[in-house]
Amino acid sequence: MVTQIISTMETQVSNGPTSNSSLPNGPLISANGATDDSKTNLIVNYLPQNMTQEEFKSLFGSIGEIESCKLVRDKITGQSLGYGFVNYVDSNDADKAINTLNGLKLQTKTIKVSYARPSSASIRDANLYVSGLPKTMSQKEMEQLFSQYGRIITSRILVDQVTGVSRGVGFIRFDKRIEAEEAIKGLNGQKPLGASEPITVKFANNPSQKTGQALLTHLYQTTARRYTGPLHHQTQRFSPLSLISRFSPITIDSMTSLAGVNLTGASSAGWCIFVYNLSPEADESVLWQLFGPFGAVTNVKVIRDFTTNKCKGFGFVTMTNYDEAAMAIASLNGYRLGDRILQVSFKTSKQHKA
DNA sequence: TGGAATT
Repeated sequence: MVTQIISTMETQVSNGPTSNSSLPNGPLISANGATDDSKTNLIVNYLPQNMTQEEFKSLFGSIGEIESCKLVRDKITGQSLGYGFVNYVDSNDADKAINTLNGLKLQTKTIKVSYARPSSASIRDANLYVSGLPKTMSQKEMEQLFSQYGRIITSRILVDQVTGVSRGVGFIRFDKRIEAEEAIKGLNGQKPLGASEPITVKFANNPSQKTGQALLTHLYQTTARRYTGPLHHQTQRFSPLSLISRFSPITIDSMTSLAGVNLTGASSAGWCIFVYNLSPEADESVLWQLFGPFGAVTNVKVIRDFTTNKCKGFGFVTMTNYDEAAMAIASLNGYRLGDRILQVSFKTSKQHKA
């Protein structure tokens, strides 16, 4: 299956300083003694997943003297979250960094360099993921829809790189988390004016979170199997958390690059299995329990109703190896789960509503 | 009896 290449457009409201001096500036001290970082502190977004703190510092240090910088990482896995902060000593260097490094292409990413808003708890977790948008809806129209709930900092609609047509998926970052919460309450499950389908509005995942999770899932599967052997009477599985403590981020990185693992491919490759006649209470764990004993499972998904959040009676499981998937299907098709007889088969390319 | 999309 071909991985779709995505291109995006993004706009951002002005949130930085409004003037720049042509003279070097030292740190600005306000009346209460606090430093004002608004003209020196930058946020850098869309960094490549594998960029290290050292590379990050090296890149931005080439512009001028750095007061401090930080590549933001997942607290547990240590994986880069794909963004960071750079605070320059001189505001002119911050300005120069925006002018020379914003839009720089690094691997598959186009980095974004802009002034950071002042750090504050109220602006955290204010980013929304929106799906089910009409393909005809423009970024501006999406902003108009959301702007009733607060000040929009950034917005984006993902489009197919080849055709340029909207994928019906986008992001809205509000200035304040409470604004984002209100937008979810007001718009999730609602049909935009003239639309035939409701949209989904939820908090967005962290950048690059998915690849990190896919990697951990992959490690979890392969390592658990290495220790337990294939197919037989597996009574205890390793917890992903126990693996995290045994693999440092550096080890994960080096294993990944040594193995030439393509993170995107690893999460999507495999044999997809359709599971029908699950109960409304079914969750992901039941699929793990059913299929895990047969071999490497890379992904499970329970399909839920939009409003009730109950299972719609079916789900999908992705397994890495054909033999194990075939064995799981042969064993679980017709299997009685509670008072239901499961129907399990390879997913076919049956078409449904797009 | 057939989903999804994460800059």
